[in-house]
Amino acid sequence: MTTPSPQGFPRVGRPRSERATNAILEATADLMEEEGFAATTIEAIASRAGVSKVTIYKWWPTRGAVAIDAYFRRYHETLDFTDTGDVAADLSAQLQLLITTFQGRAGTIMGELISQAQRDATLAAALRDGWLQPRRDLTAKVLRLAIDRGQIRPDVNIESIMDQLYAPVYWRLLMRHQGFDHELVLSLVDNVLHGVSANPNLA
Amino acid sequence: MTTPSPQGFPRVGRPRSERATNAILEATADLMEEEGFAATTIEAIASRAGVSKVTIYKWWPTRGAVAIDAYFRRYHETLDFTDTGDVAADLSAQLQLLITTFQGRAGTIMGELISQAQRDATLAAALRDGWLQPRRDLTAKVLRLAIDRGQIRPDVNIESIMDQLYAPVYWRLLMRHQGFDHELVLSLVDNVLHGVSANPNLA
DNA sequence: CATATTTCTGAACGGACCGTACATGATGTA
DNA sequence: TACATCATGTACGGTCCGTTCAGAAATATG
Repeated sequence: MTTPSPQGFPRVGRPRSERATNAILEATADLMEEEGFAATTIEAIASRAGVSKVTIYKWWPTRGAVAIDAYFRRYHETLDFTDTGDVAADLSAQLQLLITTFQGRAGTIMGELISQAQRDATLAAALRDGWLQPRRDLTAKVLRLAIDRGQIRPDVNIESIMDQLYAPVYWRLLMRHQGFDHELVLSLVDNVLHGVSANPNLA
Repeated sequence: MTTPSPQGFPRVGRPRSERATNAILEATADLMEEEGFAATTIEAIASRAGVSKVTIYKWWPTRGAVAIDAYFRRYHETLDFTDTGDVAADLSAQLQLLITTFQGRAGTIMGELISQAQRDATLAAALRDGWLQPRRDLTAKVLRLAIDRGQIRPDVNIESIMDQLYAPVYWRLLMRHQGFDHELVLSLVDNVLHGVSANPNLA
């Protein structure tokens, strides 16, 4: 084994083709948008990118790995953290941002990625670490600030709150039993903040 | 076209083999449990069931259709409706029942079925109509009874409440970012009933 | 300059599974 | 017995997989 260069790149030899990398990721994103993930096979990507299959296999272990790289490159606009001091408003804003993204093609593709993640552990890990966790971190920050301010009870389970805010969106994305819009956002935030009980003094 | 018999069964000719049907569904359920849904191919099912591929294709359009029939036949123990008058207890009981099922192999398989439903419209419809909807109907009944009794505010959005109770379970099943246990059930129900706000009189 | 090293390419492969077709035999009803 | 339908085995063309190979291209080093 030769000594690797600082970033792990080889010091000699033909360098990795930036043109090929870009072509692969763009072709993958295009294919997912236009034909769906099922049609986004390695062979289709290679053909559309004008690249050899072997080149793809050289840099990505599975097509799920290519797909998520392509997805992250194209859809990276859903992260925002603003602290207005109003918990409801801040949570709603974050939720609304996600929903808006998912109302476009990014939503369908996300569903297909989650689907594929059930069979591709690499993709599952990438989804968790590269998509879910960063967003949960932001939401957790909002919730903890609210706890510090005395707006939220300190004894609550933050993890379950986050799931109750976001899981319904993904769940509707996957099952399509109901649509999602701004109304839903308001319901979700309101329900979990104030509770649906008619008898508020039970806690 | 000949006149079909009352239930759509042919009046003449060799009848459908009950033995084959059973063998197919059992083999499918076994395969999903032991090898996972990905390995549960039509050819594998046919081989294990000692049945011709053609017979399977004759009665089911896709392997998703076979899979969900096999799933429903094997895992049908999660439906229960008891009205104790205590909303929290009734909701918790229903949730706990689902979670208990999903802690076994039925959970993994459900994840794979949801996954497959993203590509198989037949399966998606079967999941919605045959699994999700019956359970939502029961939960809706609990919630409406509670509204009638004045335990839950009548202005709430029932659909969003149900998603906030159940979606987190499926979401954790799919993403595995957190586990689920009885603690979670209590959190989910408590959050949505009483709210996490430290200031209960805002509604 | 030549050389070493790595990448990219095209072509080809064995394999799995798909969905279908065909011929044959089995099992029922009229 | 005649007829209709089902079940079976075999075989096929097709797609995509993941890999192998030989050769050409691109860069750093001596």
